[in-house]
Amino acid sequence: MKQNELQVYNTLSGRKEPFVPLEEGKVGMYVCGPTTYNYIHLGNARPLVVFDTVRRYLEYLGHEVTYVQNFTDVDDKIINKALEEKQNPLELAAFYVEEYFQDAEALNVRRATIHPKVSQHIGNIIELVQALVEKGYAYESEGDVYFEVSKFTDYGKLSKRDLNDLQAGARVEVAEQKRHPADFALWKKAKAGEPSWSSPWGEGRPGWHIECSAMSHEYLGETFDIHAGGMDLIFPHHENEIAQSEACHGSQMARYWLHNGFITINQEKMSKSLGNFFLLRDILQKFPGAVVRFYLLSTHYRSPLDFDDQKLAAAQKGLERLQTTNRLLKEAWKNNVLEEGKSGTKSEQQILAEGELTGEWLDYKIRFMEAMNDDFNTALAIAVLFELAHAINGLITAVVNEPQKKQELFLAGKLFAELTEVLGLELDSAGQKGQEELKEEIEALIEKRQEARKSKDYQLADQIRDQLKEKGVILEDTPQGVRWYFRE
RNA sequence: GGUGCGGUGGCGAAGUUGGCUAACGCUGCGGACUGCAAAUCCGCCAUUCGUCGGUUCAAAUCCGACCCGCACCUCCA
Repeated sequence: MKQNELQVYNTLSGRKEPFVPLEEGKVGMYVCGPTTYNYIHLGNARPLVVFDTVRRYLEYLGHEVTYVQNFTDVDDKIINKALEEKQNPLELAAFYVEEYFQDAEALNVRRATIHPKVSQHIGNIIELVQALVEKGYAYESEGDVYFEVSKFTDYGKLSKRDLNDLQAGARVEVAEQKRHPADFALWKKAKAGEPSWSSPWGEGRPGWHIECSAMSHEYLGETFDIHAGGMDLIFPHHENEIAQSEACHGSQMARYWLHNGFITINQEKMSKSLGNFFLLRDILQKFPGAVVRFYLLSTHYRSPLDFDDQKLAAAQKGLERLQTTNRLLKEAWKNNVLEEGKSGTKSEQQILAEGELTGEWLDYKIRFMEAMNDDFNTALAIAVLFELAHAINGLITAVVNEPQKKQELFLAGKLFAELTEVLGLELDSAGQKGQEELKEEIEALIEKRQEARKSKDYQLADQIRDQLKEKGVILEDTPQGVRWYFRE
């Protein structure tokens, strides 16, 4: 569907809607972040990359985005793991927060505007719980505080469930102190050895859902634009957030709810019990982060995505195609040196940059945006990128004989860089940077090979080429001479 | 049982408020280029979109039935 304006699929309404921010030019966005009790797995990586891309595109459209992503650093899973490893739970969580940033960086995921942690917002949480108790939406029971679901008439509006179904389907042990099986904990009474804080209900710690209500309110206000996360969070987590926030403030919490689809392994959900659990760390041993990111974006974010090594390998090939165009583009400028401006005059580059995109080049940009406007259709956007790359490859060849096309190439190259940046695709090969010291040695070998070729000693020439290949150096013989680059 | 999602070529994946030749990538095949490669370029690879009916001048796209897969309803991105 062609769209001139951004349309977003909203879980709340179950359909695509035009995206109109609350305040023009500004977008407040909250994304549920990880519980930091381990390195992140592939399933965590998808929302990171997807919503980072959503943010980048919103910024590309000119919005100022306040992007909030929390860390759940107080939680049962953390406490259990800390007990096992005889560590302090808060320290353990802090460790994995740092590790998280390393993984995010590998995926070229930008830092959020704010990364709040539960442990630093206990005060906000207590205030919120207290307000809910005062308003009659929550009740205290033996040191625990529960949200009384039946008091909130909109309960189930996000997940499209009603309380009666929930009751029928409930398979969990019903806690004695709860008035209704679907009531959920806002505050939990402390157990020995757990991190706890004092509260009006005694020592304790927050329940799982309350943190997001408290922190989103703190940084984005009562009503904000986008709330996002994995599909599994729709119920109960996001449903409960809505109940807490809207019961307390009497206003809509988030206007657009976005949820990414799941990653499966061999068509099955990734889970520890099935033994098909992949840590991002382990995948990064085999593939660069850029490939993982590209792979995650090659499917629409709401579709399920099946993972295996062959599929990543195919994605790597595809990404390399874009990287080749990027490399060719840089080569082209090296061979067509842009003239520096004398003092007081413009450089050639500045003059070229003043041109405007026209014709087919403008079309690529429009088609890319139409794709992204259609609920962030990154798969289609990438297809446009491939077509653009293909057209640029042709133009690079043409410009050799037709220098007047230089400006066209310059602008097309700029567009290519701009659009790949919107998707956060990294096209400069990582190896290129850190291996300057090898340069002399490599060039000496290339020189030696060239001599061998001249004297038609192709055996030696091929041997040198293979030798370099083992070091990750790829040679290409072109009419303009030998071109070489690193490939991981 | 309730709720939701999906079934498109060898693989991945767009397109699904009906209408140009069913995108794009990977793989494969043929050709150009090359000493050979690599990269690039040119061309080919689904009469067909889970199945069966229906509506229509026209359907992958709408309607009905059926088959299959998955997820959520319990901690989970």
